Amino acid sequence: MEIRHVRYFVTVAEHLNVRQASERLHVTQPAVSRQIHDLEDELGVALFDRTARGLKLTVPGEAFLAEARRLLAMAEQAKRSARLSGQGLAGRLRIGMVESAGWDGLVPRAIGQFQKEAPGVALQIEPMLTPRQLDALRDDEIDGGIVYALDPLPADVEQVPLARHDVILAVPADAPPPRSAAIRAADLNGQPFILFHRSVYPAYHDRLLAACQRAGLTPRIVQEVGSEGAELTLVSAGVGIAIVNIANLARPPARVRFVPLADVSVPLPLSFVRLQGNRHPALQRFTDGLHSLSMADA
Amino acid sequence: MEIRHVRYFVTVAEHLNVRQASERLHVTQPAVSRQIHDLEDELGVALFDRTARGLKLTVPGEAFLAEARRLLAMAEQAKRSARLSGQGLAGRLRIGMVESAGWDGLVPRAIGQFQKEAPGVALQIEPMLTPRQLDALRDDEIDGGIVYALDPLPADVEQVPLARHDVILAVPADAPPPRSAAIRAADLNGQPFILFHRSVYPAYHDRLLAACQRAGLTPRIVQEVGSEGAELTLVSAGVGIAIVNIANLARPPARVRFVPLADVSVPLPLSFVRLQGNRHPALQRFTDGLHSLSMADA
DNA sequence: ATGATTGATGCCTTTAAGGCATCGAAAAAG
DNA sequence: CTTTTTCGATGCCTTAAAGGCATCAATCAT
Repeated sequence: MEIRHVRYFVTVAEHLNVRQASERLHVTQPAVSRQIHDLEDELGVALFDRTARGLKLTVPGEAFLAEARRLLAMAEQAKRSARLSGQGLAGRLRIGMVESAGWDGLVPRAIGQFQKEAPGVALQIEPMLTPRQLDALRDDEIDGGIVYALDPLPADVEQVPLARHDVILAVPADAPPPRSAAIRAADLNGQPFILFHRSVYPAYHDRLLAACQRAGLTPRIVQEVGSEGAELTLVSAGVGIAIVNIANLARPPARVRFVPLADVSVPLPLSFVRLQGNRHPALQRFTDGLHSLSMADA
Repeated sequence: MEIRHVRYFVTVAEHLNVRQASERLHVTQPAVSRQIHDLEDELGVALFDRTARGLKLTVPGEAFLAEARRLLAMAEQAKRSARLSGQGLAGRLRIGMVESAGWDGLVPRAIGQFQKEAPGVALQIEPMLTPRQLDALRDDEIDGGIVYALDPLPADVEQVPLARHDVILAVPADAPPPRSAAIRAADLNGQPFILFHRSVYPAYHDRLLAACQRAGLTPRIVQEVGSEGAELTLVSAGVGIAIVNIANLARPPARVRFVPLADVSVPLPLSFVRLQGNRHPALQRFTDGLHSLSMADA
C-alpha cells in the first residue's frame, strides 16, 4: 500500500464515481480503477460496491475512509514539518546567554526580531556564564551561546562579534559623590572591595586584577561572591564597592551609583558563538539575524 | 512522497547506516540510497549528514522522523481497521429487537456468543416493535432486526427463523385459580379484557381477535393500551385480563398469573431479518451465529 | 601504504503505473 | 421496447520509476 492508493481511494470515495475522480487526479479512468482494485486486493476487502450508476462505500470502505483521511493529513503534516524545520521556521533553538547581554543593546532586539520572523521556533534562552556555555555547546545542551570572548575560542567554534563592554565602578548610592566625573584607580587603595570568586570566571578575574595593578590599585577584597548580581547586592548594602560590567548601567539597582574609572579598562568582547558546521536551520536564521543587526549597528 | 520513502527513511534513521538498512529492507544499498535522496529532493531538505562512518540525522531529519513513525503506524492501523471490519471483527452493528425476544432462549445466547467472538464490534440493540423495524431496515437505521414475521415479508428481506412463540392468558395473581390446567376461551366471554391498540401491530391484533372468534370468544375490551408491558401493568392492577406473548413466562410480573389457553393459538414466528444483499461483514457474522445456534437447537 | 568500510553513481533490467481502445451491463431517453 | 448514454472493467501497449550489478571516491583502521 502506497500513499497513491490511499489518495486515489479517498478521491473516489468523495466522488463515488471513478471517472470524475480520475479527472480530479489528472490520470485516466482505467488507471484509477486499477489502483482501487489493487488496494482492495491487498486489504483483502471490498471497499466499494460497484453499481451501474457509480460506486457505494461498503462498511469496511467507510472504516478505511476515516483512517485514510487522517493518513493523508498526517503525510502532509510530515512534509510541512520537515520543510519548515529546514527553513528554520519550526522546532526548538537553545541559546545560552550571559545575563548582562539581555538588558539592552543588540541582543534583545535580535531576539525580538527572530521571534517575529520565526514564531514557530521555540526559543529557549538559558542564562549561563561564559565557561559553562562553551561546555554546553560541546555537549549539545545548547545550539548557540552569547558569551564574553576573553580567552581565544576553540578552533571549531565560530564567532560573531556583537559589542564591546567594559567595566565600571559601583559604589553605594549614599557614599559621598566623587570629586571628578571619573575616578582614578589609585585613589581606591584601602577601600573595601567586593569581587566574584576566581573559579566563576578565571580569565575575567585575572584580567580585572591585572588592570587594577597596572593602574596602581591593589584592591582590599573584603568579600568574594558567586556572581555579579551578588556583588551589587552587597554594594547596595553598603558593605563595599565593586568593579562590574558596564552593562549594569542598563539595569541600575536603586541603592547603587556607577562611576566611570579613568584608568582601568577590561575590554569584554560580547560575541555570539556556535559550533562550526552546525547546520541547524533555525540557528542559521538566528545567526543571520544577529549578523545583519550588527552590520546595521556599525 | 510514497510510504516506501518513509519506510526506507525510518529504517535508515534507525540504523544510521544505509547498507544495514538495505539488508533489513531486502533491497540493495543503492536502491535505498537513491530513495532517500529522492525524498530529500522532494522535501527540499537534507535529512542526513553523510559522513565516512555512516549517517547522522539533521535537525529537520529528526523532526521528520517523529512524524514518519506516526505515519507508518497509522498506515498499519488503517490496513488493520479495514481488514478487521471486513471480517466483521470491528465497527458497529445495529440490531432492532422485539423486547420479548431478549429474555430467554436463542437470542440472548446468540448475542453473548457474538460479543465473545467479535469483541471489537459495538453491538447496538434497539428495542422496537416489528412494523417499526421493517421501516428502520429500509431507512438504514438498523442493520438487522429480530421480529415476529406475521405478514409476508417484503421480497428483498432475508429471514432466519428462530423460534415459534404463541399466546397465553394473563390474569391477576389474586384471581380465583382456574378449575383446570388450561382454560377454554368461551369461558372468558364477559370478562374485562385489556388489549393493545390495533395501530401498534395491526396484523397481530387481527389474528388474535380472529383466533378468539374461532374459539367462541368475543372479548369485552375495557381498555386499549400502547404496549404489552402496559397490558401487564393493568393486569397487575386487577383492571382485567389479557392475552399476551408466551415469552412473558420468562419474565413474570409478581402480581400476574399465566394460564394456558386450550383453544386459542396465534403462532408468532420469531425471525431474524436483514436486507437481501447486505454485505455488512459483522452482520454476516451475526447471521451465521444465529444460523448455527438455531441448527443446534433443532 | 593498504585493505575494509562508508555512501554515491552509471548502466541496465524489471516492475508497476499510466494511456488508449474497447467491452459488457445497466440506466435514461427516445 | 429500442437506442443512447454512462458506468466501471479489461486487454494491450508505453512510459516511468524502482531495483540490481558493478564500480567509484572518500575515509578510517590496520
